[in-house]
Amino acid sequence: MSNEPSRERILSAAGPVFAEKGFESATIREICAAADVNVAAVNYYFGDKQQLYLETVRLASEARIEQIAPPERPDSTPAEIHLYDHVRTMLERMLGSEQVPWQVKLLIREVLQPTEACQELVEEHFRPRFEYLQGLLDNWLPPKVPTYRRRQIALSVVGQCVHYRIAGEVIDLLTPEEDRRQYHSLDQLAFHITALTLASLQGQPIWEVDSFLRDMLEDLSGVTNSR
Amino acid sequence: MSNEPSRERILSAAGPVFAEKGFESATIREICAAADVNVAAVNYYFGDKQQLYLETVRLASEARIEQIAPPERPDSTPAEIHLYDHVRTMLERMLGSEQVPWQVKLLIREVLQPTEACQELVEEHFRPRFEYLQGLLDNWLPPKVPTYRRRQIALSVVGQCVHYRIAGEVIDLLTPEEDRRQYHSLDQLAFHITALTLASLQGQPIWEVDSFLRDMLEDLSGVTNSR
DNA sequence: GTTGGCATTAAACAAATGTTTGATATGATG
DNA sequence: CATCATATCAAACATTTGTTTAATGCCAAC
Repeated sequence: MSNEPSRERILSAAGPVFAEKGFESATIREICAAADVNVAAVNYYFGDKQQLYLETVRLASEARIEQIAPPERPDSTPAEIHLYDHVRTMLERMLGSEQVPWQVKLLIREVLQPTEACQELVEEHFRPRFEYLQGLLDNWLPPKVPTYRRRQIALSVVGQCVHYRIAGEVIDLLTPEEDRRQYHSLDQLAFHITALTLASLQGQPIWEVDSFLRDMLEDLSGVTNSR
Repeated sequence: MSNEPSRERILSAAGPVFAEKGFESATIREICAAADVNVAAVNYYFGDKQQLYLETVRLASEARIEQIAPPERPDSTPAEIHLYDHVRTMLERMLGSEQVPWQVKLLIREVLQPTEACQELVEEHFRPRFEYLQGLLDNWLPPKVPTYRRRQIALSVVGQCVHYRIAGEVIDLLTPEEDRRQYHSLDQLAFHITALTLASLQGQPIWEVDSFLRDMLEDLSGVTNSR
């Protein structure tokens, strides 16, 4: 089929399978069939199943972060926009593309039931982004707010985003088909979460932040479209 | 060991095993060993592995909801307290008790990767509670706010709660040991989420809602303690 | 052309899986 | 006691699993 070398073909095939079935239920035979290599190839190139899995997880996070980068903005851009960008990027990484990309499914498995691969994941990818978000929120928080509280607010933002991925199928059951089509676009969800967060920080009820934030996003013309 | 009949012993043993390993990776032999019955017993009483699994999920949700009920309040209780109660109950169901109860692990699996059992779960348990929450939020929302927006706000509340269960282990890695012990109690988390939600609805920044909400909770004396 | 290292293969292996079978025990009923 | 349905058991069954083996193909180096 492909002219990639076998090792790479195995890695490419292993991702989706591990993501779909998990480490235990995924079978070497299925992976090898998908990669169009002999069953012995995994042990030949990676030693055993677990080594292949670890390698796969490492590639997954990097790949997804590279796939979707936040938009570039001039330094003068207001913090509200930066927050929106961050939320939207998070959402896009988790929800973007028609069906859930295997990288995301794999990462969710690691978050939910961490293996050896998880700690590396947190330090390399999650922590830096989380600290950036905390820094962003400081734009609105007066100095008297203690650190643990800042972290909790940041966790609230992340939690709202993650929820749409984690509970996606249940949310779909709770939301009328019509509304889902109309209001669950990436932009809409990012808009809502940003607005709710700003409302809780700025001292305006969320429905008043709406127009304020919408105007701000529209000023950016077509760079990133709001609603 | 126990004098329960075999069928019940199997159900009791199956819960934790399915919760820990998932449907595929859980083995009938392990379940039967834990239940102290012969390997053939599962097929004898339930037909096959899948029927046993479905039965187990059905029992799990009911059990957890019965285990933890929201406190009883007089009708005159202010809506803020009802919101706090609801959030705290949700959190307690997911986080309560030292290690995660198997019922919760099982439900999370169903939410993440729904099987046949999930739809029943949503209609019987999730939807009613979700609609109650939406009704609660209406206390602050002016009529002009459209329905889809109300739902999104409710989803934001749920999302923040779920996050602490789903990403619990990652959050622990992101939070200094010290802070975790001091500020991640059920009451603290419920307090934060309620405050943030109220802030976004009432037009006050979150750090000002804090004292307002704290006073309100303390007025209830010892019924439910705030911080 | 021969050698030697690497890649790939089909086949086999041992262990574990869900399920079935047929025998045995139990205990109430006549 | 004999009868019969139910409950339990050890053993076997057919698959599937991860892994190993030994043979074969390939191709550049000498």
